[in-house]
Amino acid sequence: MDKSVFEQIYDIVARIPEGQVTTYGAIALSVGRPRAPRMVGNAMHRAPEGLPCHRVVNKTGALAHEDAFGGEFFQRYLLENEGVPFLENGRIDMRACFWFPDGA
DNA sequence: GTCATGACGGATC
DNA sequence: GGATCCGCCATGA
Repeated sequence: MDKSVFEQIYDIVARIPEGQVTTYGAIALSVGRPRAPRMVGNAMHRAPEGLPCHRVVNKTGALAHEDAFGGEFFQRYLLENEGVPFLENGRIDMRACFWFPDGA
């Protein structure tokens, strides 16, 4: 609609249930731009406070850069606290907690 | 309207 | 699984 892709991205990210995570590509797909996962990342960087951007990860199951949430450890702590299973290698168990944004 | 940029994804090695 | 290269698209200046 008139809302920019960024607005739609914020809306979807805000709907991510606790204990689950989604990928930039999935969000991009939900906003109608399956080829624009970069926009999602960009939107996260510009994201206002209150947005659970820590629940958004890349498809590899790895978290965003260390300095994005006050530390890689901090983001992992938040996710684990919500019930997101982590693997021994420090990555998220995508097959178990992946959530597909059906909002759009 | 054009240029440069970006919290990525996929393919390939 | 990890690292590297290329490509995609919207936003901001």
